[in-house]
Amino acid sequence: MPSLSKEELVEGFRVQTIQEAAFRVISRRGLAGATMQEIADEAGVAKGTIYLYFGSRDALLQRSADVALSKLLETLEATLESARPFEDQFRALIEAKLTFFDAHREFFRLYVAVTQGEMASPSRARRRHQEQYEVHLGRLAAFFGEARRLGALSPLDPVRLALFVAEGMNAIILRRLSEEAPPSVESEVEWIVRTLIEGISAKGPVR
Amino acid sequence: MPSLSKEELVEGFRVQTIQEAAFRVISRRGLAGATMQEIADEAGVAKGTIYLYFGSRDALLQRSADVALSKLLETLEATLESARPFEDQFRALIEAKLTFFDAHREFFRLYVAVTQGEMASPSRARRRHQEQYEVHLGRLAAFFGEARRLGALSPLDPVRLALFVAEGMNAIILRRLSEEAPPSVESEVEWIVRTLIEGISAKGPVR
Amino acid sequence: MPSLSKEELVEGFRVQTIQEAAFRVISRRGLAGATMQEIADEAGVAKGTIYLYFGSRDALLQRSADVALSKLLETLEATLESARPFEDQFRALIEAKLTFFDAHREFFRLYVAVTQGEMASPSRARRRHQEQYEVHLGRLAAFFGEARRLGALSPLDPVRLALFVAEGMNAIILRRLSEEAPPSVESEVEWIVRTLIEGISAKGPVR
Amino acid sequence: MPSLSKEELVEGFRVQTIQEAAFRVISRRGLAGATMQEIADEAGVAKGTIYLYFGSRDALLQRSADVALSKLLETLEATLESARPFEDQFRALIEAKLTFFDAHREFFRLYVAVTQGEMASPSRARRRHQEQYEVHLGRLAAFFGEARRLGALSPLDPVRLALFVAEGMNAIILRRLSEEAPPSVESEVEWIVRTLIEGISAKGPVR
DNA sequence: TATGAATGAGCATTCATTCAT
DNA sequence: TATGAATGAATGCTCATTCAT
Repeated sequence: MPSLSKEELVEGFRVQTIQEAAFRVISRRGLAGATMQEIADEAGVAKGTIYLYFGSRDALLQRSADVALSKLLETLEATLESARPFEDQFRALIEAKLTFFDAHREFFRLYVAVTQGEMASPSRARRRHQEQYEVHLGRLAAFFGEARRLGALSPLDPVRLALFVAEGMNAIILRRLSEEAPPSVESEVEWIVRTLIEGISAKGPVR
Repeated sequence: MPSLSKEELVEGFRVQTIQEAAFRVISRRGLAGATMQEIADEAGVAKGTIYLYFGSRDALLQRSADVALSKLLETLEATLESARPFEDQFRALIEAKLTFFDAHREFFRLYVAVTQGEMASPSRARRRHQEQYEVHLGRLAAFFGEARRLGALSPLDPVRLALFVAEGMNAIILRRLSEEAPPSVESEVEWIVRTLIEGISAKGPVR
Repeated sequence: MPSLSKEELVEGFRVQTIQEAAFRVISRRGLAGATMQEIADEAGVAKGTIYLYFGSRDALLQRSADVALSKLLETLEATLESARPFEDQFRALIEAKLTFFDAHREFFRLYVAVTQGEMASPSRARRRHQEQYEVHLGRLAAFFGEARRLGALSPLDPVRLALFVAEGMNAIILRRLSEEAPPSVESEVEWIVRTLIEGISAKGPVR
Repeated sequence: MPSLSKEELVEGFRVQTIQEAAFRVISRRGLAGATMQEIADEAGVAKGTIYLYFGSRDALLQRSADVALSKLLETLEATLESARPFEDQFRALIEAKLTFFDAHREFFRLYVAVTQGEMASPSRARRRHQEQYEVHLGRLAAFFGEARRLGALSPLDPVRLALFVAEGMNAIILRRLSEEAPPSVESEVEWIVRTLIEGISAKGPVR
């Protein structure tokens, strides 16, 4: 007894195909430069077909943003499931995000657009994202909050710290995406973790 | 004995008026959403008037970006002039940037657009900005590099650190701009500096 | 077994409809005065539709000029095919051109625009026309050249003679187009041929 | 006792300066391509100044056309004053027109625009030109008519002949203007006169 | 009288959206 | 359901015309 009819499966497939096309086009042209025609071409469907599955260009972009955020969130969530010491957990998070965008560079511009509040949208859907992004940030913040409660972290505002870390990493990711041969994820993760945990001040050899 | 004729003064005034209007509109609508009509309305001039002072929409946006970046750079530069211990210098930089955008929120979206490589433009002017932004980053990186040479900083890639810090701060600034009553600049500066210098790990109660 | 699909037929039809509209508007307003809006209105389509079939205003005008010239050329070519004595051939040419523009007055201004080098266009397509017009003139010149070789024509520069005759006729055609009841083509042809063959000087009463 | 006040002299001078500039610009850019700015620059006055002497762009172009036509007419008129045998008179006319445009190529495009009815103009001024051009043609037609009355010319419609000859010559003039080293006026005149007088058919060596 | 900065109507072109097939 | 031709509102830009100085 299938929970989805054949029509629903086809619909789901189309929706996904179009969204993936949207990711690639946005990644190539930017949010403003992504036209319905190019997305349709990329998806191998007609322009009109997109409107069968998405009410408008804005809706398509919004829902694409949803998906991109969800995927990232899902990945991060997975790394948070296993209980580990703070530093391991932290390292795992940093690594997960870097790895995610190394593998899905097509999500990056869209993701940044959301974090920067670029999404046009008349209030409603926009708020949806901010919320979703807040969830994303919230996870990180909650993680920091928890760590603080456990005494592993100095007494900082977890939300602000999460913002700082998340965006700081975006800069690194953006740079990596434009580099011919970026450093390995491992080494990148390492300095970020070390820097954030111990700070940038020189540590004496002894101490 | 004035070095500028009356005409030059008026011209300068118009140029400035239009650019300021452009800052506000870009701040409101984003780079892509800023139309010449809205900029003209905001400046209180006719659409055609803008073309007396700027060759094209692109030229206006480019030069506006130049100005915004220059002003920021100028401010940061000023804080780097006086020789101070590393931490003081660093604190001064962080504070300068936060203060700058608290006072000039209209520059922020344009600034971010440049850092994100959103500026369209056919190569030449675009490179100009990337360069100008690199200069900006470079300053920060050079500052870190110098500190490292003097033994005040752990052995990190100064450019990546600069990227991380610059963008991390942008996230904080963006958040501040949307907050009704953001924390004082001082307290904001304090946690950023503390975190970056000493790291986020809890320090023993004795200390 | 049709060599054209239905789509191709419809496309051809649209292209033709739009071009015909362009002919009429150019005929009415001149080359410079023909706006895309008026052409669209005349064709009974929306402005945007024209851009589905022609890349730009310039492309539309260029291709319209091509068509107008080609049609004329085709007509003249046909009259040159059958081998006839010089005078008959000449008379046939003159008649063909007059008849052509009596039937297709909408081509005339466009045709003249090309002969006068009015077509704007950045080099490439322009040259195409000049060439096409030169072909047209060339035909006439070759015809005169051949006649001269056969001894039917006095020793004149055939190209200059062709220019003179072609443009002289344009003046007559333009006049005819503005006359309520122009003389019959036959009588018009007759005096032109007589004048050019025998000259304007009075011939003795006997002869 | 001057018949013109100083003001009137200055006014006349300005009017002339501007018109001459208009000739050059039209000659360079064509009728449609001639902007008020370029005319003003060419005349060395401000754009607004033109409006002190001409009510509108159209008025300037109209009056410039008037002048160009008048100058040509004047020249042709002068050659008609002395009583000479038909052929001499005819030769003199042809020569005068060729010489005129060799010396005043800046009038040519404007002149052609008038003959082709390109002048935009809402009926009134347009008619003015057609009239003036008709006067020009009329002179030639009257000349032919007179010749016919005197038996020097075969019985043709003088107006149509005038049209044919006038425009045929325009083609030659246009060609000359684009040639690096056009033939001498004398040789050009000679073949035109010979062709028109005697026709193009080959004459036996004896006659 | 002369200026030229300012204006805004008008134009070519793009692109999200619709709808007949 | 899918298509893509057609639409027309919206945009950047030009240029004739006006008017304060």
